Amino acid sequence: MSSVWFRTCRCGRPVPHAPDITGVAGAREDRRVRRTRRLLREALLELVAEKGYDRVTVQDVIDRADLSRATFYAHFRDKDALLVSGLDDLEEGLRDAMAAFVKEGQGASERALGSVQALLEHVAAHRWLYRGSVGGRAETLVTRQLRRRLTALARRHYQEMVDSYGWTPPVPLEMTAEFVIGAFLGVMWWWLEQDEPLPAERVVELVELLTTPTIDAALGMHPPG
Amino acid sequence: MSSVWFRTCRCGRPVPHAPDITGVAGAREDRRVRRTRRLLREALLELVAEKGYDRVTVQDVIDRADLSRATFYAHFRDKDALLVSGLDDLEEGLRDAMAAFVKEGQGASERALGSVQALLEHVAAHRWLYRGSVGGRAETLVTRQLRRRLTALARRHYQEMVDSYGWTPPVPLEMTAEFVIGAFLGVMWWWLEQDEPLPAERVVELVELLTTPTIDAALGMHPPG
DNA sequence: TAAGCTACTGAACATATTGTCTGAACCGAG
DNA sequence: CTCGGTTCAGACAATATGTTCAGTAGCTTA
Repeated sequence: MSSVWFRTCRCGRPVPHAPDITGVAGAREDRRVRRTRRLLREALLELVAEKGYDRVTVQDVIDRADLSRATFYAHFRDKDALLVSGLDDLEEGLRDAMAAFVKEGQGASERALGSVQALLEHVAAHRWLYRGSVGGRAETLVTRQLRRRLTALARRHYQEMVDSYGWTPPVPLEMTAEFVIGAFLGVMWWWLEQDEPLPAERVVELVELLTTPTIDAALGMHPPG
Repeated sequence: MSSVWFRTCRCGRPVPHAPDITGVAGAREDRRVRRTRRLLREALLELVAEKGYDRVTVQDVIDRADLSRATFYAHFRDKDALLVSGLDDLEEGLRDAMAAFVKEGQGASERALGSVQALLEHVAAHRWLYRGSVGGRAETLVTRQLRRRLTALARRHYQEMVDSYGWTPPVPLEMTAEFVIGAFLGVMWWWLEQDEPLPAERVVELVELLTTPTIDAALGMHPPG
């Protein structure tokens, strides 16, 4: 458990959870570090898609990446940390995709639906990766990560709407967010497990149909009494 | 991996997933078997509540239960199997609790809400146990178990309603079920993580508020056009 | 281009945990 | 009481993890 991490190695954010310093001007990481991390992330993601997260060992990862065991542990505390770092990566791509959708629709609800569509298409694009997470430890990790981000997003969105229209929500916004995001994630995992899944656009439509009345009610759109 | 399970031991349902034979009249299990299983389940559940599922080892369980290692493996393939068996146990209690609610309210929606309340109170009663599952492998296991049962329940319920009123649901009932149950589970886990959680009855009210409009829309209650 | 860091290597190590096996002791059902 | 199934104790190989170190390779900057 206790250990002397990075005795000689002074690479940036030794533990993936550490504050992100990649933005600091000029302080770009050593080329070797970038290479190593990239190789490890790619190896893990490939292996997850192939055999499922729980069956992948650290040894598998370093074999695939063709790196030394010590190197792995110089960068990541364990397999989970590597996965989370990989998810952060995916998330960047996701954020861009969402941004692309957002700039088209200006209204708040169009923005939200655009996000849903972007997310579903992102998931569809990485179908095998996500399927490799189903039912194992990775499912929890992925779900937690997504849930955290999405509920924050949703709650902020609801807050904006309530504020700008002066509604009185009969349900705590936090709970509404958990409800809606939980529902979405439920549909998402279900969708992933289907052998012949509905097309993403269709799912988006249906999710809209299911979500809208709930949100109207939860935000107090129709004033009580 | 491959092994000769239960070389001598012929105890009933050696692997928890095997068909349930406890109902067979007169074929009651050996007293020792019942005792052993009870001890193991109790030990695991205690330990999960204490330190969280992921930190519990098989060794911990057999120490706590004061049984031999070989005995453990004579009954359960691994820790996961033991947990699932424990969940089955809990579920029995849950089913009874639900039944008690059901016999009071006769309408379909009251029945559903009664189930929600029973479930939440059940979860509240085993708060520490469930909290010990948060974020780890057990969360996946528990969620899957609950999801499977609840979606089946919900879908059957929706089917009944649609059939008896002759509605035309614009959303596949399966998806509606996944949506609603996902939402419920989301709220449930959120509720479990709260330090000062809302009272169960309040959550039930709010869940009703959130769920009803969605279901109305999803089942096509107000005929289109 | 050379010097001085810093990261990677490769191999070994202690540790932890799992799942399996044995024969003998034990106990409960019939 | 007896027989057959269950439990015991302890040991075992197999697997995986996380750590350490001295030596080598490669980046960066002066």
